[in-house]
Amino acid sequence: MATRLEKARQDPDSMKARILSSARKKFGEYGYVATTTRMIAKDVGIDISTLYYHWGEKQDMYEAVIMDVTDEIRIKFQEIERKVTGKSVSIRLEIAIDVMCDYLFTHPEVSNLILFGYFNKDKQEVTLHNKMAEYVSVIAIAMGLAEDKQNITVQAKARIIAVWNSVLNFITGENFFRPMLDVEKKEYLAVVKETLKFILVPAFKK
Amino acid sequence: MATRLEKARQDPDSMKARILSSARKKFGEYGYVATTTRMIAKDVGIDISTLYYHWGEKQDMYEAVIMDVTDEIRIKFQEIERKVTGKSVSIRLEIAIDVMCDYLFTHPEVSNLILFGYFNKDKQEVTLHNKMAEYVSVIAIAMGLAEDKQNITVQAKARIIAVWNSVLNFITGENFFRPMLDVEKKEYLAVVKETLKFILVPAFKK
DNA sequence: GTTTTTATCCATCAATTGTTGGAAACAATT
DNA sequence: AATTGTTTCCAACAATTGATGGATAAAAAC
Repeated sequence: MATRLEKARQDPDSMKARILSSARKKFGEYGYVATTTRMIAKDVGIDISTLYYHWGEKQDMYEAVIMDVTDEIRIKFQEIERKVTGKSVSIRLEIAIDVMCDYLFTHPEVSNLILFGYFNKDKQEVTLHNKMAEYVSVIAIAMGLAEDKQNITVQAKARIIAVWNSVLNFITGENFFRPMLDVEKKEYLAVVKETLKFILVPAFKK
Repeated sequence: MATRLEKARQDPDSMKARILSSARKKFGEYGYVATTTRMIAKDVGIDISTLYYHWGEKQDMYEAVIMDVTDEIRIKFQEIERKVTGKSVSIRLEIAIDVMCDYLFTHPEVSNLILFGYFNKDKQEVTLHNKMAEYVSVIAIAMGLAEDKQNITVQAKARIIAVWNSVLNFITGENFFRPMLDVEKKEYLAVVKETLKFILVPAFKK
């Protein structure tokens, strides 16, 4: 049985999918509270009632967006896993940095949505939290910081989180940092990659 | 001539100062849009009109909060500068990490307010931006990554930003990461410090 | 071709938002 | 004591919010 989300993804031209796409864009730009259902409806080019007809509550739409992006991230992580097998830990990190930076740089709303999730105090971001916790473990193993899923130390997890976080702020904060560095968009990406490699690689080098 | 902010700080029991304090708490907890002027008034225990009598527009109050925290950060950075002179770059980093983690851990709203600033696309966060740009240069020199204020390379700035960012997400995202690591508040702080040192120190060690 | 289901819009709802006017209480000055 | 200025609250404002009921069109099923 296909879920509503799967159905929407099957046909990307369906109204449900178009709404989801606009919702992802707007939620990723302004966050949950600052995004109004009318903004999303306007972006799609439909009446607000039509939006509610397809998606019901705003919260449900947000949940679907989170599932959408966490799924995309999982695929990216799998891509990294595939590329790094057999390589040294330095090379692994460099590949991971390159892939994630390229992906997030072209999809900054993903970075934003994850960072927005850090602020929530209530347990509303439970989906995002569970998925990220899972991915942290997967990456810890893929990077050679742990042997099996059952025995991942607090240190190993914390280090993966630190690496992951380093990337996010540079993406979400582009409008904040790029004027400071006074570089163009393309050069900014290069500087970010170089900086992350400079910081992260020596720590994990044996 | 004393500015309104300075006046409010001179007498921390003044209504203006009490409102600023609550505003800082609430803005730091929910961000600008999600914080209502009524929430702040309620936190102070006054009518909403009284709040407007003292502060005028919501935006002005937010600006005052930002000036308040950026000023506090400047003092912390000066404290670090004082403590690290003459020390090796490794020791410098360890001191900086300890001081900033201790400070932000007890004032998480500071970390939140800065991170919230990263999201803004419009030039509304101009105060925060200017202050942070200045501090990045100051720290670059204090950490020995640059000689004088005029000649700070893009790389040096980017590295300071990376270090700075690493701290923030662990603070703001405590409710997100601590359940993942399954540690108590006190141990979390220790893990964060250790992780940051593990990641950051080797990169700058000659 | 008629009926039934699906999809879209218009109008509207109650609640909440930032903000203000004006009355009353309070304090300071004369 | 009377007057002036300062501070506080109550009530209300227009605008915006998430959400819905109902009319209407379009498509599907019969």
